[in-house]
Amino acid sequence: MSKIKITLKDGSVREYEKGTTVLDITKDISQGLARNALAAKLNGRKVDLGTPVNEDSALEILTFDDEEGKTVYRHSTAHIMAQAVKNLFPETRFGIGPAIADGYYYDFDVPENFKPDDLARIEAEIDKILKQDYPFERFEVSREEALQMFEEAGEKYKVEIIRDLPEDAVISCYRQGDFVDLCAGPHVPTTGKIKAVKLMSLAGAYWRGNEKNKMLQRIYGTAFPKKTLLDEYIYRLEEAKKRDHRKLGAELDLFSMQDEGPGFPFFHPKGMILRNELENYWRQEHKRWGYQEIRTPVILNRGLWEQSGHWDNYKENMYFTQIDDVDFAVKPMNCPGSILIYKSKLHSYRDLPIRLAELGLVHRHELSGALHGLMRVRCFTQDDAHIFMLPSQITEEIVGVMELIDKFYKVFGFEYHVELSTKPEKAMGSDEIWDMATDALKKAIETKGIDYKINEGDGAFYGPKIDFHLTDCIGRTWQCGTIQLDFQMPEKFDLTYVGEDGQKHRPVMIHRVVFGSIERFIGILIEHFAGAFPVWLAPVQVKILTVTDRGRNFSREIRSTLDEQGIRAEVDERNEKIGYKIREAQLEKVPYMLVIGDREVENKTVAVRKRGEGDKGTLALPEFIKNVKEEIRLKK
RNA sequence: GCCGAUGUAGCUCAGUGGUAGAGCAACGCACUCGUAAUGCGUAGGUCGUGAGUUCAAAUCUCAUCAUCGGCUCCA
Repeated sequence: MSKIKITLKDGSVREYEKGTTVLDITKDISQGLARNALAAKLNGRKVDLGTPVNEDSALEILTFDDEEGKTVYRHSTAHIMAQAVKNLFPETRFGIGPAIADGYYYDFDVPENFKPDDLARIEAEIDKILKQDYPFERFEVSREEALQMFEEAGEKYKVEIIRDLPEDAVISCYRQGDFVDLCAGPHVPTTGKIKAVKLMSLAGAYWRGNEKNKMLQRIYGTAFPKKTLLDEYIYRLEEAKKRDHRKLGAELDLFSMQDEGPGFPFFHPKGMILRNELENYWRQEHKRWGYQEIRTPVILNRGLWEQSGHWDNYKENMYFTQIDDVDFAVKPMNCPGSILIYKSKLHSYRDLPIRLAELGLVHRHELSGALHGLMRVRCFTQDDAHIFMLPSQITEEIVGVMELIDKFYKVFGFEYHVELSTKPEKAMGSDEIWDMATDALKKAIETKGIDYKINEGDGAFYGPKIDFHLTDCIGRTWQCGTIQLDFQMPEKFDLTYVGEDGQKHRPVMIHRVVFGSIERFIGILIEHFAGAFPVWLAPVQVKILTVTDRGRNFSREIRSTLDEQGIRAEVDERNEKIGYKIREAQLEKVPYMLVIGDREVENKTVAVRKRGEGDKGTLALPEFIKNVKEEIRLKK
């Protein structure tokens, strides 16, 4: 018998007889590993555990700790769910069933839509299949065999997938029990490997994600190798739900949505404080970075939007009105307004770059089903700016914007990554100009030495863009900042500057936002901080709590002193026990509480209690004020 | 816009054909209290809206609006 050499992930080399399977090898290496092994990579290719090893190989065992192992595990569970659905609803036709971030889904074409109760039935059927411990068996078929097999079964979606496979594709199927599915694999060895399964939700989803296609029924689920891991996951979901900005927004009285204005948020007094703090900081920083603030009208005539190209590209998402029989549109973007200001006078090359910043309220008619709290609205404020510059200033300006964005995100403790989006199908301008603009963005990112991902075809219709995706404290990412380079608008609006040579030249434009949408950014901040904002943003920074009504006058004095010092404070002088007032202030997530009893009144001091840290001892008022002011200063 | 679900008091929810309920919050009274809920009492809803079925509708049917979970979209 000839031996073959296997290089393991840790670099060690072992010898096995030809034909030994991956599963045997994992058993040989370690019993623990064999139990946890879900999939393997052989010479870099993912394979089933049953795959025999027939050549000198590099073998990597994947467990549930690997993303790839998880994918195999969840994808196998998707097959099992499909089998369960087939058992219960034999008329079902099958779409696709991939693993996703925290689980998997499978799309089904069923004669009658699932009802929520069906999920429990399907779960019970899945449990039966797990107990049967069917092996996952792989077999390869020719294209003709595959087509014949799935056509006979009436699996029109599978047939469509097979037809779309490349000519030379190896077509494989997996069978567990009497259920067969088209699949590239790999899978776990047997259905019994899957331990803790939960079906999460039911939704409609278009076949192949195209709204022109039939809407299938999608079931989302997840699976873990242990019940405790599943429980932890469900706990994490519940924790995330607790920070939902819609729930906290109502509880903290920051904003509301009303039936009378779907997608148009109402900001309450406390929400406005938060918002104004953000805007004040924004103004302060933009002034420092050489921006000039402007404001342009919300309604502008149709001709302007035809000229900008928005009419052609986005009129179905715009709001319109008529004034004196003339068509007007509510602005979906701020750039045309900014451009009109640029055009209002002649510019010398010496004036450039000109950075015009605008907190611009825009309206976009989003589909009703897409609305989501502050995250997806129909009117929002972009912290927009347009930079008009010489072609030679492009890289420097983009780098400047990147530095500004970096500074902003760090203030809130956000990590971020950047992505570069290139020319979309629906684009204006020549390939040559697009290449030039895309190269300019690449050059700027590379100047900053940042890693980036490229999204082909994801750019704006007028130019390529850099997007900034920030990561919040529970690991979710949000696209916020964007820098878009634009050679088209200057052309369409005939923008010019007078050069050194006395001739008119074409400037280049940058569109950029830092927060993106103020409303959405507030939503992200609410979830990021779980409503417990840093002192500088907290709507109420200090709550003064009286122990008895003998503390009332001193508390009011403290409040007015804090007010004079620019610190936002409220007095709770109700006839309630101190414990009750503390509990309420804590639930309101106020950063500081000052407890005022007889001792404090007598000594003219304050007993400080800090959110999350408890009792911080007794201080003289001026000292407390100094500390709070320092904390506010440092956070910015 | 599409698929599914939901809509009852300020909030969280119970109420499956016979004149609407609880807890918390609010308000009143008592208690003047030292670091996460003092006690007692009072008030509060044309059950999202509009039609229909029925002797009778929160409850059944239809339409409509809004919200929630997805899909699609996000200049």
